[in-house]
Amino acid sequence: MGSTRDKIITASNELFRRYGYNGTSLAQISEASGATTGSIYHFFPGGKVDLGVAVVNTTGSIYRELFEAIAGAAENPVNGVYDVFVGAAATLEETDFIDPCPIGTIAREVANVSDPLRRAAADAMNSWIDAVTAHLTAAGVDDDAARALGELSVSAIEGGFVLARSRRDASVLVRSGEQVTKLIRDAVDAAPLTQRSGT
Amino acid sequence: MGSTRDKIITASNELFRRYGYNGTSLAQISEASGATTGSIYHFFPGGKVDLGVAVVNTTGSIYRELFEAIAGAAENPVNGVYDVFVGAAATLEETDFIDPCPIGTIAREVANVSDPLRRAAADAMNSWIDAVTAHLTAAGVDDDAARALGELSVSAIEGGFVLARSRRDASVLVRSGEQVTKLIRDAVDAAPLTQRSGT
DNA sequence: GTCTATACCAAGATAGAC
DNA sequence: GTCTATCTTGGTATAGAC
Repeated sequence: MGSTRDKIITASNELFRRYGYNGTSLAQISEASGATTGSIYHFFPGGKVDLGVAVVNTTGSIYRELFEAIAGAAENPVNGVYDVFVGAAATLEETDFIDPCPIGTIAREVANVSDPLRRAAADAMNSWIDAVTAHLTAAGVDDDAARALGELSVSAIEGGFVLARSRRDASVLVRSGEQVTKLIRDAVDAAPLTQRSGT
Repeated sequence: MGSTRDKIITASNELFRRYGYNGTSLAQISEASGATTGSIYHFFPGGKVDLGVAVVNTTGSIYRELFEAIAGAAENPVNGVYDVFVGAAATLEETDFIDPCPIGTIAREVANVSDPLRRAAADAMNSWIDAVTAHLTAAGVDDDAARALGELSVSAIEGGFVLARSRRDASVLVRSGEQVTKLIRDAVDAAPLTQRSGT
């Protein structure tokens, strides 16, 4: 848990969210994590790209689990995704509008430069979409419709981060969450009654 | 038009889209534009940040005009935004998935570092949202609803770029465009008949 | 308004002792 | 597994002739 490797990943995650991938130096990571550059290369022989992939993989899993926890705690299937939008907005304001997600930033910076990083980002976001899809199909929505809503949800959140941070106003995430929720409600309402597990 | 200043902005725009803001060096810009670093600092005394702001402002205007052209040419008010999603998907595939928009990337990289760049990005995206809002209010949608749909449209496009480039598959933009269009159709259908200008 | 040359510093990465 | 020291390259920015 508190291993050196974990400390390096955690520090990198925070720095990437603040300064981006290319905007963060290994010297900063070394200082913030308390590990020397020698240690960093010990755990990540491929250097910064290896480290970036580890950050993306770790964050991808954590956010998928976070979605499942929030959606599972929602009062009904329709509100699960909405609660995520609201939670993201709150996080942004509490953290002085630091990027909640290093993955989207890294993906945009290096999608045309590093294949390992691009693929790791795609895998992470696909795992979120899978989770939303599963959440909605459990409420009776058919698979294609559920997946399209999952893709829109992830896109709207990632794009919402750009808008919210630029404006220094997170309320757009709440409004977009409301819009996406309208579509989700329609899809759940259209589902065969026999497969619905809630309202 | 073909002035040195314009060549510097154009070259920077393309490089930022490929490698990001921090991932692009002034030496690269110098080589791609044919202008020396001395020339670059002559036109942009504030250095890279000044140049970035100019790129964001220029691109912001061009894309706003492009939206108005596409939406104006649509067969009906409901399809204007959809056509933009489809056009963005086509552009991505034609350009080997280079980022269509330097603004979103720059915003995520430096929103917590450079206030001038952050504000320029916010202004650019707000101008797009204003344009979508005007497009929808002209079809009879009330202002708040139109603006929320404009925000969702821009968020879904910007977030869609992240997903599409990571996957190297642009089809998600078409699907998200369909979802957003459902909401737009509902809003236009709900508009008072006296204010509607089309179907 | 454009050029060459360069100052100055930070980047990623590595070597090798411990 | 961790450390210090350093190599090499590239970064932004500037100086000053033309």
